[in-house]
Amino acid sequence: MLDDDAPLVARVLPDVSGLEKRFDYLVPDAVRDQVRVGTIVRIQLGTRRVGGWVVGLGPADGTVALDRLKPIAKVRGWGPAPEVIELAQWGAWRWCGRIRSILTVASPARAVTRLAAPARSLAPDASPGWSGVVRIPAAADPYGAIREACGAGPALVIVPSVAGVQVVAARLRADGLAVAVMPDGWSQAMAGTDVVIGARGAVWAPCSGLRSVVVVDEHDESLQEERNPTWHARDVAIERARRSGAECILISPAPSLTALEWAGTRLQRPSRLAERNGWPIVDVVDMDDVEPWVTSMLSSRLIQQLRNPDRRVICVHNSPGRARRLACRACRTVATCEQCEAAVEEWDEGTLSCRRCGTQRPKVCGHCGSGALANLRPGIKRLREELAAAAGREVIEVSGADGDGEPVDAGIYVGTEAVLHRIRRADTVAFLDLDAELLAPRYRAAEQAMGLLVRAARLVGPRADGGRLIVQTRLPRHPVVDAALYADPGRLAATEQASRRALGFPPFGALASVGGTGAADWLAATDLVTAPIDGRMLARAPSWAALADGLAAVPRPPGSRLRVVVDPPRD
DNA sequence: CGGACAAGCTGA
DNA sequence: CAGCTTGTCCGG
Repeated sequence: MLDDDAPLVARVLPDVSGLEKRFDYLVPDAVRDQVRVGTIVRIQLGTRRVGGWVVGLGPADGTVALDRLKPIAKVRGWGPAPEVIELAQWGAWRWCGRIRSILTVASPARAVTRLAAPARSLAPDASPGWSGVVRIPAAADPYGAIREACGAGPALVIVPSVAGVQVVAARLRADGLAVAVMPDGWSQAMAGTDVVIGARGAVWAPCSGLRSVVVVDEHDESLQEERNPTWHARDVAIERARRSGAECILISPAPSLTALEWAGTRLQRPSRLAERNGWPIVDVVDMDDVEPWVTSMLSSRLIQQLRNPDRRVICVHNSPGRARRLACRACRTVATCEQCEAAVEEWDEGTLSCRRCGTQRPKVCGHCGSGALANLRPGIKRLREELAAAAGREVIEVSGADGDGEPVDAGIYVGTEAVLHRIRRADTVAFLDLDAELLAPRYRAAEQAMGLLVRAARLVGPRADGGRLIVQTRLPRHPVVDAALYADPGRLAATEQASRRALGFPPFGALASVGGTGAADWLAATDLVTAPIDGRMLARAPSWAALADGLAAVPRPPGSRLRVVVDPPRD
């Protein structure tokens, strides 16, 4: 028991970037009842006054002589609950990054000096809860599963998109539940409510009396923070639930291997019939049957959809920036630059240009002199023209770059996968070249491709409503294509699990990308397995814990600009 | 991180 | 040696 008269010392983490040290301050008697672990304070640090979080509280431990301690300058207000402070420290270790960025998302945007009144309408539910993965049909409404997961009492619900948060929050309210939407509802969430809901950052939100943590669309890539530390809301949710003795429910039409490995046998699946009915019709077009060496990306199956004026069609083209390639129709040689031998692209009518060295030359085959060159991979502009010609109606090009608003209403859209985020509703989604995704050099490529198919399935709706996906590929037997065709994501999980286990990729291993000068030397001092990969180093370990400990064991050389990304989203 | 302070460089 | 730049270290 702490002596009431003994001086109380707060360990404070300053909100100063690049400063990970903690400093001790005296808690003035006048504010003693306002200072808890998590409280946001202002302190005098050297010559300046800065903000900070109380991360520890107790009697003086003698690290610094009592008479050298300065008092806390000001109590700013409520901060993360003690268990979230602990969770943030775990997160900083797990993703090998700064705790400050995590504490910032975990804290209210504006100072909270007084908490809202608790608002609860759910009767306390003493029935035993359930943790695990809930697989739902791709085009089915996930709300039922979400509502059920919230039933046990105070629930923290994570939804990947902000738009999705609003929709789910409105429906929960309509069902009579008290809902705090993050980040604005921070004070209410801390005070007590039935449901705390928000996008990925809400996984660090307060939730008084937490009974369940629910992650909706657990497979969604936007659950991972893109800036360092690159924490993943699903992984944080699992750990948070474990630490608080709460249930954790992961809902997804295509659960990630990480989720499935965590859940083990705790997997709820829809019946085969329900799942099949909850997917659109999937047309797999083997492009090797269409065009043995390709000049067009338009299969007859696709053209049929494009020409139907009653159908709104979205055409998804692979990511931008990939080199266009031209080949001679006569000798089939791929056109390359005379100077540097890189593949060239068509600059304008009749001119070829090298993207690497800028050399331009007439549009003639360098091998046989023929002027007839074909686009192996047309640019989006050219593609739009081809689609419009085949469809006989207008085609709108949608890029991820130009604004967030809904593009003009049209019958046909074409764009990179960003188009799936920009258009809300369609009858058909066609993947012109799914292989660009399937063959991407990332260990998660298959899961990510599956994620695109799920998103597309949602846009077109189930087969009974006429929803249809067209998947153009040269890999018609690929497990991703197979899973979509049979409306059974379990088929992908099974093959993917075997290959990841064999290769030691997550969840059967851990990896980090380390960039910056001296990365190789620094990693050499660790006990991790490393390999160079385009200008960076890849570090691997048997588990996330081993990776985090391995990276933390060796101090970074002073002044080094090392960039450590644990579980890099791009690899 | 940003300020303090010390050591090093330049020009008269 | 004043005046300035550059580097290192510390903060409770």
